[in-house]
Amino acid sequence: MNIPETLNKSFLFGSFSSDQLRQLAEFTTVKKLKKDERLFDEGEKASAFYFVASGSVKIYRISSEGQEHTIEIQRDGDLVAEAAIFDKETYPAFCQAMDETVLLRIPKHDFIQMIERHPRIAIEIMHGYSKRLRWFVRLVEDLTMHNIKSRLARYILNNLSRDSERHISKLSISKKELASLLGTIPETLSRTLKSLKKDGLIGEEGDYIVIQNLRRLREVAE
Amino acid sequence: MNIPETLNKSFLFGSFSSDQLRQLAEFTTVKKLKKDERLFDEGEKASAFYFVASGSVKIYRISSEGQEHTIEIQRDGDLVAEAAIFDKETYPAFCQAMDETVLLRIPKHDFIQMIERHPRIAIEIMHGYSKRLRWFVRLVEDLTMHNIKSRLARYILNNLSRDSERHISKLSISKKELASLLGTIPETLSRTLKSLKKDGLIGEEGDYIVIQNLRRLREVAE
DNA sequence: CGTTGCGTTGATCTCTATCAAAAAAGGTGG
DNA sequence: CCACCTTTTTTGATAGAGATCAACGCAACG
Repeated sequence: MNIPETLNKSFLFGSFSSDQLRQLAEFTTVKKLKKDERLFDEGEKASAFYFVASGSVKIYRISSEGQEHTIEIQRDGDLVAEAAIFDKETYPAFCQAMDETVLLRIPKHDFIQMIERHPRIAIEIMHGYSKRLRWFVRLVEDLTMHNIKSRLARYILNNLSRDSERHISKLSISKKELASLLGTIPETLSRTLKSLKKDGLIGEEGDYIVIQNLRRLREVAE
Repeated sequence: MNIPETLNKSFLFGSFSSDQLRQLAEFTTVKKLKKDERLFDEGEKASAFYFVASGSVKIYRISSEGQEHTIEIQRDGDLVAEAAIFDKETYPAFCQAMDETVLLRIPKHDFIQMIERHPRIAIEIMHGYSKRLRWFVRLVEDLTMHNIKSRLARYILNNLSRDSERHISKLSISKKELASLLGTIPETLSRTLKSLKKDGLIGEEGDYIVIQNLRRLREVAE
């Protein structure tokens, strides 16, 4: 795989000139992970950040009681640990591949130098940060103001795609993961899905959620 | 008040050269707010961000049921809405002064131009973003993994200062605000404080929380 | 003084976690 | 393809945390 070409797929790097991409590729290395392999651990010194070329990784923390808690899932085109670039500190969470995953490793130091030469890049990165921050603000709001049913409804609605005449939402992660992502446990997720099905808002077909009553699902999501 | 001097107090701008501060001051204007006056509304077009010179503002959203929900409180030295700089969109929340507050208004457009000339600034800003992101990650973890008693304990511990021989924590906001900030309601906060007092971990003296058993309070906070 | 908003207390109810166990779904090696 | 084992998902019963509703004391303020 050609590194400049891969980078070009990203929202972030998509606006780079081919010259900039070539420069970036100079200090970028490819990192391949098998399913469940860890990219970094919480507390590890952060010397680089990553770009997901293919596959997906989950970012999670472990509570004092040993419970794993997913913070987010990053897929191809996303950046991982870019928040660690400018803080000289350590990774704030664990990162583990959810499938066979290919990443580009971008050393912090080289990247900062590049920014100094090409400030436009910084603006793109900051744009990404802004989005991320906004997303977290929403998440916090969600966690404090809404119950699980509405969080689940929101998740389903955010994932919507069209299949012939129907609205569907592919569950690309296990329900166990989804529960963790929604800030709950599998049992509760199972019951919540059941309740939405009972009320005729959704149906389940294998890995897909089929929307049966979009309007009412939106109402639940608020 | 001298603008460059004021800016210099900030963590963010503290690293700027006097030349840079002077430049920044050129397009910066002073904005004064009375208590409870709003700086901007959710959904309003975001054309500038702000630096809090004195006083404090709260960032909050309003739920569909009309309930106000505080996201964070920014004090002197903090930035407000810097996440809106690079997203061309709108402010994602309301912002209202909690006291008599003086802010510096920094137009987005001018600031971006300045970054292009002085990439170092960008790195400082990104540093701030990183910190903020980390903070939110912690907050999300807090909300999903800890109960209110431990959140409250954490809040008290983060506010700690020394008064002669005692550890104290000043409640600089109303309990109603604090409840909102901790993601709960005043009734529950009141009961939680009561429980901590009953167990001899803290005491209350006017606007101050007096720590009576630091070790056990830390245990509750985990 | 009456009014208004804040803080506290009590009773009750709802949601969600926990614990336990069965059912279903995936592997894996023969 | 099957028997076996592991992990995920579902279901049930129960307990606990926190929200809601209602009421009251209290201070600030016109």
